[in-house]
Amino acid sequence: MAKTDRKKQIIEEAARLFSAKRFDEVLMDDIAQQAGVGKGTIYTYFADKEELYFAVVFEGIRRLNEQLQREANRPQDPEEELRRMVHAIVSFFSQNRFFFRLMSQEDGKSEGGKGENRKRWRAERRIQLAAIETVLQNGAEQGAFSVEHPKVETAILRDMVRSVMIHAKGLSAEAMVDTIMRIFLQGIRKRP
Amino acid sequence: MAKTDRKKQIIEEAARLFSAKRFDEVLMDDIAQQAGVGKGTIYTYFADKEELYFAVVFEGIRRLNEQLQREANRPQDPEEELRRMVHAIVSFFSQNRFFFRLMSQEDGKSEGGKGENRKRWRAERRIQLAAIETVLQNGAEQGAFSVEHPKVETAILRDMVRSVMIHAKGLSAEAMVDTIMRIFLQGIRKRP
DNA sequence: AATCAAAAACTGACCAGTCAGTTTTATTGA
DNA sequence: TCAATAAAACTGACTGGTCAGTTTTTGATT
Repeated sequence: MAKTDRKKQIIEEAARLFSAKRFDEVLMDDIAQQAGVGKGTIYTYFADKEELYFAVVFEGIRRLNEQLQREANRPQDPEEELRRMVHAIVSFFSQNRFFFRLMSQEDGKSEGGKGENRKRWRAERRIQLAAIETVLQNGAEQGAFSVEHPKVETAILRDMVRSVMIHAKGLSAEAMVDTIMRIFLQGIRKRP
Repeated sequence: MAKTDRKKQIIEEAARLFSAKRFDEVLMDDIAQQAGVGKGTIYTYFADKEELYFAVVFEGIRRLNEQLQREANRPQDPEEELRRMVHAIVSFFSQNRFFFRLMSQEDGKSEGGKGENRKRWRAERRIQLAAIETVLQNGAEQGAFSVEHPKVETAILRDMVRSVMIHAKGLSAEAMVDTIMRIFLQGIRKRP
């Protein structure tokens, strides 16, 4: 097995475990076993448990950003562009359920410790939001959207994906996107 | 200090710490010190660390439910009723920031361990959502709302509070409620 | 024979949980 | 009212288990 594959394998299994259990409930021995590598091998790729944990988080963010970048900046109808982004997020998370759970878990806590990793995490997350925000801003400039607090609306949209993925497990990705877009664009108020 | 006060004090400080750090980063010694009690005292109120942790979570849920119940079931204009509920959640969390962070953290993980507590936690959370869902359903029946997947819309609304509280720290409670209601009711699509 | 990694065995820091001893509060009775 | 005693609550130094991280051994591959 190639070196890169082995590292990837460790991250993948760590993601699966960290997303299902608390940090302290996940044992390095478990990760090694699940990944089919010796425990010592993990330490050739990651300095310690914490570094592995954040490697997992950053890998999730990186993959999602990649997918978002691919959809962004294609000049087109604002609503359509927004829909594409939402679709990108939804389908990414459908295929990476473990990363999904992990990434939204860390959201709250900002304080704590040496926190170099947490700082970086926040920075990465900001980049992610910026991609969405740009679409909203453009839409507003073109007169398609009515945006009052861009950062807030952006966060709301991203978190709507989270809500829907948790509470509408049955729906198809398409149906999820439809639901999100409907509410975010028109709201639930009945119109004549 | 009365017995109840001391227990409450422990829960309060534990909430503060658990909301800022990972479970394993919070030491029972820290909690004891912050709460101004001996470590042993904690164990007269809680069997172990895990039980204390969930006591904190359940206390948060309990307080919020209480506040929600107070606002619900007052027959009135659906939009107004909804606004009241949102206001209840927002103002509760403004005053209980620690519980707020904690309660949304646990959302993802469903698997893991003996999990009696996690089961109960999910049940409590369902009750909470039901209170909001009822308002949406009533509104739909009265022809005020257009609700397609009640449980999903409900979760979205509740989680919007979370988003706004995290990303719009500057706004007043009233402004937060306005923002949430505006988006949830009308969406961001510009109308002529 | 030299490299690399799995497996296994080991080490020790750390911290949850305990409990013997202390302090506070409640109860009794003179 | 004030001891005297019992009961309850509190404390924090101590302990034992756990598990991250290390080292050693075994086995495979080139």
